[in-house]
Amino acid sequence: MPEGPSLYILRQELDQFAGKRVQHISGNQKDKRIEALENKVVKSFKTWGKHLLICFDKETIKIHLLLFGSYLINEDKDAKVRLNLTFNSGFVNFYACQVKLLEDKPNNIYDWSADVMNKKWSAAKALEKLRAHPDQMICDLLLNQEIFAGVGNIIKNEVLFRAGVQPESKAGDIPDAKLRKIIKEAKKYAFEFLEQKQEGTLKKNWQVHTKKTCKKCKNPITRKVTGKSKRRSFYCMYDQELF
DNA sequence: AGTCATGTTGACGA
DNA sequence: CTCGTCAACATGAC
Repeated sequence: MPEGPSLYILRQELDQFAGKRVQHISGNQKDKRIEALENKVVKSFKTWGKHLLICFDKETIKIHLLLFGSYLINEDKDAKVRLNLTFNSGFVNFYACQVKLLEDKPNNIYDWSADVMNKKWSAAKALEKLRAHPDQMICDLLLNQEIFAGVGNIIKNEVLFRAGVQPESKAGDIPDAKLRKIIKEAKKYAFEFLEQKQEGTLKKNWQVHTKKTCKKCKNPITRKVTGKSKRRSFYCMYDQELF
C-alpha cells in the first residue's frame, strides 16, 4: 500500500466524502478526542507524503498505513477495524494503521514543498537539503521524508536506476547534474507509479526493484541491504555509478 | 506453509 | 544527553 502515490489514490477515493458529515465513528483506536469528532463535517482530505489527513474545521486526523495498513470503502472484511468513518452516503474502514489526532493545523506542521506528489513540491529546496547532508548515502536521503516525503523503497530503487547512481553513493560525492537528475526522477517516477498503479501495471513496469537481470545490460542485478535505513537496494553495478 | 516486505516509533544500552 | 540498534507492530503476496 503505502508509498506516496498509493496515498494519492486513497485521497481521490475519499473525496466523495469531502464536505460530508460523519454520522458515526468506531474502531479499536483509543483516542476519545477522535470519537468526539462524530457529527462533525469533514472539510477535506489531504495527503502529505505517506500521511493521510482527514481535515475537520479545527481538528485533523492523521492516518499512516505503515507497512501493513489497508483500507476499504463501502466494504467490510474479517479483520479488526482500527477506524471507521460512516457517512450518509457510505463508509471507510482503516485496518492495521497508525491513527493520530494532530496537535496543530496541517499548515503549521507540514512542509508541502517536501512532498513529491504536491503541487508545491520544490526541486530547488530538495537540492539544498541534499547538499546539507554530504556525508549521507543517497539511498538514505531518498527515504528521508523531510526531503522526499512520499518516496518509499520501491521509488528509491527505481529512481536510482533511472538516474544511474549506485545507492551507497554519498551525496557530497555525486555531481550536481546527477543530484538534479535524481530529484527530477523522484517526482517523475512517483507520478508514473501513480498511473501504473491505477492501470494495474505497476510491478510489470519495474526496471530494477526485485529484478534479477538488468533491463539495460542484461547483467545480474545486485541485491543488498544498504545505508542506515537498512532497506534492500536493487541495482546494476554496471549501469549505476558509485560516486 | 513459511518467508518476506511499499514503514515508523519507541525502548534500551553504550 | 546523544547516538545507534533493534524489537514491535500486524497482514497479504508469493
